[in-house]
Amino acid sequence: MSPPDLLKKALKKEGLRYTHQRQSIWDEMCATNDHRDAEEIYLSLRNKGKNVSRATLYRTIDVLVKNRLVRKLELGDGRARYENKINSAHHDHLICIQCGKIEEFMDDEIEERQNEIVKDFGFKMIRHIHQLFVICNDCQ
Amino acid sequence: MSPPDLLKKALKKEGLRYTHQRQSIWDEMCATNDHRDAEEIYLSLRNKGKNVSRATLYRTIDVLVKNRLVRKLELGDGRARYENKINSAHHDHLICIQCGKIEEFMDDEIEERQNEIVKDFGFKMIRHIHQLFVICNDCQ
DNA sequence: TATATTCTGAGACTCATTCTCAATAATAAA
DNA sequence: TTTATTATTGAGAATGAGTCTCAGAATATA
Repeated sequence: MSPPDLLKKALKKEGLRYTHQRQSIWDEMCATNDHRDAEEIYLSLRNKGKNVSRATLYRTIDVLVKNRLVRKLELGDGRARYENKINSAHHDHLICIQCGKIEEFMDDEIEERQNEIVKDFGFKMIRHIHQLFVICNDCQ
Repeated sequence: MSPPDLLKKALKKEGLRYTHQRQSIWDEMCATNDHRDAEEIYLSLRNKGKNVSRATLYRTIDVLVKNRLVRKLELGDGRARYENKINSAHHDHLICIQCGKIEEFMDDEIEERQNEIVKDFGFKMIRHIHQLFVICNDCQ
């Protein structure tokens, strides 16, 4: 199950109310470690009898993303994917351009070099996107 | 000026005809090293009296991207940016989330690690996106 | 030149996401 | 706990970047 305190804390921080819909959405986000788009999450909620509107879903996901409970993935195909951040350490993604499969990777050396680069520019790092588009072993 | 041979070569390879509109678009792409969205390119063309439709602009940019004459940048804000690839070596981007300024970086170590990672998975690298979202020096 | 093929542009369309606003629910005040 | 206040929700309209359609225009081939 999802940790309700994390949600409540985030909502409090934002000055927002705790509602059934928001809890359902957070539960649903925590139910898998998949990288799903909004429609998949929406339909999965419906299948479980949790009828939340798309508007509320998008609004809530924004809050979760802002509070780093959920990560938003932009793959360039016009649909954002979302994954919960509480079950996993920081990572970036490999995406198969044939079958859409998404794998995760993490490399300390790259992370370190990134920070160096931003520091050298005199900038302040906020976040990064690092996506490797590949043909996976199943698709070659 | 833009190298017309590159355009003609790409069009030939694709079995497409060489037209005024396509030349105008390629000229416009080569006129700057900026990272512009389609609307900016469209308006710049109009200002120069080169009236090309949005449909043709998008269609032509697709061909240029496919043939690696132009690079498409997805920053996650719903508008793709385009830059010509002939005036510059491979690089990735730093994007200021305040003012939108885009800087370029290139790091051999990161490039190498990336390739390692893909190889370790047994995948084949097609392309990558590496974007560092920052607050730039002017915005802090 | 005649014929076939591709290209173009205007605007309709798509589709993920955002917005609107009246009805509803959660919180604060009494 | 009732009432008053304020935030939230949902249905569907709106948005907007990008794509599609198709008739007329341009280009290539016979």
